[in-house]
Amino acid sequence: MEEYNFRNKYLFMENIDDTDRLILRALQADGSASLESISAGASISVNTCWRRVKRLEEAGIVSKRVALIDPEKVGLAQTVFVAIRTRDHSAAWLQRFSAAVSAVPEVIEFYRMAGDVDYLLKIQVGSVADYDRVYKALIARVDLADVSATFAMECLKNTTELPL
Amino acid sequence: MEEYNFRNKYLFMENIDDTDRLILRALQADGSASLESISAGASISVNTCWRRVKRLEEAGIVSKRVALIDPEKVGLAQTVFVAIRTRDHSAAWLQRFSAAVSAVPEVIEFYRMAGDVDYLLKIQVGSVADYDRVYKALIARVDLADVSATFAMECLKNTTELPL
DNA sequence: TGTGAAACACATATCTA
DNA sequence: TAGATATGTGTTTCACA
Repeated sequence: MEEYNFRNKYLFMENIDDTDRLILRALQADGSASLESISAGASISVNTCWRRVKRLEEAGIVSKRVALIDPEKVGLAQTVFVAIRTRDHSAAWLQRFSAAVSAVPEVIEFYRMAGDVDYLLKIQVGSVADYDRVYKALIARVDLADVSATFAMECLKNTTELPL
Repeated sequence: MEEYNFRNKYLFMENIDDTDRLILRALQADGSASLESISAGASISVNTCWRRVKRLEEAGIVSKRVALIDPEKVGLAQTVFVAIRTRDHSAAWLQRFSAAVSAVPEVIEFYRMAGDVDYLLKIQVGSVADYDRVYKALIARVDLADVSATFAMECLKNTTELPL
């Protein structure tokens, strides 16, 4: 099973050539770029480019197109990282925990971690007081053993572009 | 100065009404949505909707439009959080440090933190071995006091949608 | 792959309430 | 300030060679 997944992964990889990589880079940098400009950058015809973009979308390699909003401009400039330690819990509890945390819109990212910390959340709010409100909502939904928040003072880089 | 910025921020906020919020939510969820569908969702005419979207873009509230790529499908499924502690350093050193780290494409996010940890990086790579390569590149560029990496085992949520 | 035509969406002007 | 209408332009989509 494990091995099968790996094969699968590498099959996916084989299906992406250098031209696809150029297309993906262009789309990551600017989702509103026209097929004409993308095709010129990849040195292919508009039509071929369209077919490739469609394939990349249908394969889920391009998962979605979105507009990014400046957090500062809408008063949500405070990023908070929350490390959570849990006691041993049942699979059912973990399921409930995961669903409850994911449902909170202020939770932008949510990972199960290796090592000391069990879960890591990235939360986006307007202020420290605002975080406290989210924190209270979280602990009301699930009982947590150990929660520790660290606040970002300054965002030096934040991109959605993967290093292709 | 501090107060002036706050005023500025709230002026921005006042310029976003409930209709804008509906538009922003729609664009965050699907950047390829047509003006027609967005205008219908916000109960305004296509024309007015176009004017509002343009205003939101020109004001930088919509900062950019991008295509999101599935990290798994391109073999970049390993997320690593790197906590960095620095000794006291000069402003010039911090400047150099920030520029060097930001220039690494695998560094997706980069924050200056409050509290115990000075800086936090989110790195996106293909494997733990791949991370080691990035780590070596980092320490070759700048001398760091204390670097500790934690690896994500599973991504439970990862969205670019801000809670508007 | 490439060509080209039809369908669609966008951008803008003008006028009305 | 928002909506209706009209229209030129650009882009996407697809059938066919």
